[in-house]
Amino acid sequence: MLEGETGLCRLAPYRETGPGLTAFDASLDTRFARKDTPMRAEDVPEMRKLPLFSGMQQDNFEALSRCAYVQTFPPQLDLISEGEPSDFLHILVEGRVELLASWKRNETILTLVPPLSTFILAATIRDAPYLMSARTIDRSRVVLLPSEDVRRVFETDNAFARGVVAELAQCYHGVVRHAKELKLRTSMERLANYILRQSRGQTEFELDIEKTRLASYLNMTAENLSRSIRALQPYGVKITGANVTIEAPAELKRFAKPSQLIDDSSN
Amino acid sequence: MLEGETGLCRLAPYRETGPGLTAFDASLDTRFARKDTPMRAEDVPEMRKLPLFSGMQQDNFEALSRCAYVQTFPPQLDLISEGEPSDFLHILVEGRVELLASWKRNETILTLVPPLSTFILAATIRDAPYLMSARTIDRSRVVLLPSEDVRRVFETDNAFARGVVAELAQCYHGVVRHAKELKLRTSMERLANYILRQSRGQTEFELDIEKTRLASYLNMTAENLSRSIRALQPYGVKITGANVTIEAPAELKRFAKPSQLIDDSSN
DNA sequence: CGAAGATTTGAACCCCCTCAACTGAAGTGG
DNA sequence: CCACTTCAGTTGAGGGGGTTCAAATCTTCG
Repeated sequence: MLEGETGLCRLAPYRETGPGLTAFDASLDTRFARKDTPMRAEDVPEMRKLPLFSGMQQDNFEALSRCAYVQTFPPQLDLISEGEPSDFLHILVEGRVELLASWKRNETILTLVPPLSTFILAATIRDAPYLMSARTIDRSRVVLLPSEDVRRVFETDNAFARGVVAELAQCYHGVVRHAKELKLRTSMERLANYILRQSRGQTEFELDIEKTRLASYLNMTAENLSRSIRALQPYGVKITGANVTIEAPAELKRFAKPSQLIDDSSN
Repeated sequence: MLEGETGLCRLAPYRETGPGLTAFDASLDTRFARKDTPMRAEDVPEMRKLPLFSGMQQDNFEALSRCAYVQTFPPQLDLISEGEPSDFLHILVEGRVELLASWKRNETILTLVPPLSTFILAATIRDAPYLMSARTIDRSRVVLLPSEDVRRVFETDNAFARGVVAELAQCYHGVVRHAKELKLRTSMERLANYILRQSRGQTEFELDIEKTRLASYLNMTAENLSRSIRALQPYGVKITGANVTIEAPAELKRFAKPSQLIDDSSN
């Protein structure tokens, strides 16, 4: 598997920290080598829950699962690099994955993929190169559906085709929101709104992402994030380690001015 | 038509220049009032050419065109405001339209829509509020397809459903490229690459957009754009009015470092 | 424990924004 | 035809948000 992996240049991480491992490296390295296994029975019902698959015909879904591989990858492993042909539709079952883009030795996180979601569907369906790279953050279990099989089912199963529409529309929405935020807000405003979104109304919670990654996602340097966190203290935000406490939610909201059209993912 | 228009607050243009007209205003104003006309016969074959419709069944396409209205709008008119329910799928037949987003009295251009393309398809299909506002730049002829009809055909015509996938995937691709550019490039680099893209290999061409709008699209102020243009002179770029001359394409490319993964829309 | 990485803090600098004034082109109306 | 307005674009001065570089903790983990 992943035999299509070319030796494409490894992209420098955000503010360069040496090259990482590619999935290809891993398949050669006996520490990671796990023969690809056919999908495990316990993952199938999980997958079926995804809106992408929920509507499709049972026999098509079964045919698709039979083509699937599942593999557990170590942290910090490049699953795909932007520009490569899209060999597999990926489904993250467990762990965390980041989607990133790079240019001229710089790198930025465009999306953080939570467990049980698909990623890079667009490239698979269009049979086009990946738009973004993907890298594991944690040790992650990933289901791999060969793109050809996905496209074949897409052509025959009409409910699946409509599932793809729903999924793509959601991804589209997500990127538009990200672009809006980048163009209309300062970095402190982005941080404040990120905190509000993550809090989900709670006054205390844990960041589910390292600060360096958060900085990249919010398009600032780690230094600037650190300073922005301090700068939010007057608005009643206290962050120690991963622990976030919002002492004065009203104050924070008055500063952040969250907007349904940018911050509400359900819209 | 557009009777669903609420009196939603008019959003301030980029760096505030008084309120514009809404489509609702226009429909009340006798200067603009044109009874909505059923689609003109000459527009139908044009529309049929769009990849979105090209695959669908003839009878479904005809049914859809019978539901369509066409209207010519004056420049600077708000066709839709973000957050409103999506009543119509829009197709720009002639003229220019900008898609924008706003937050806290600021506004930014996210996409420039060229003639003969659809816009805000995602909201129509999802039956969700518009993600972006749309405003005419020039006097523009726009075909309006009631969202309900579009969704009905989407449910019944499988080829159309797949056309929607292709269209959405392309929109998605466009926003991802925009986000990449915003996060990875400086404003001068964005300008340089914009010029290269527009040039299409020619050494001389005309900007098809006002500088103020270009500035908003590239996420800079008009002042900064003006200075960035001067700053590109050493790289062999001369811009007088809308006329652009690239005297040293190689120099410009060496500076701009265009990337297939950001700048090549076909990918 | 020791090494490597993540986070913080400080200092200096630069890109880009803001504000203000000016220029030039395009109407408009007398 | 020409003042007058209006608006896009330009230029200058000053300031602020954010970056870069460097170094000091703090964590994590083998």
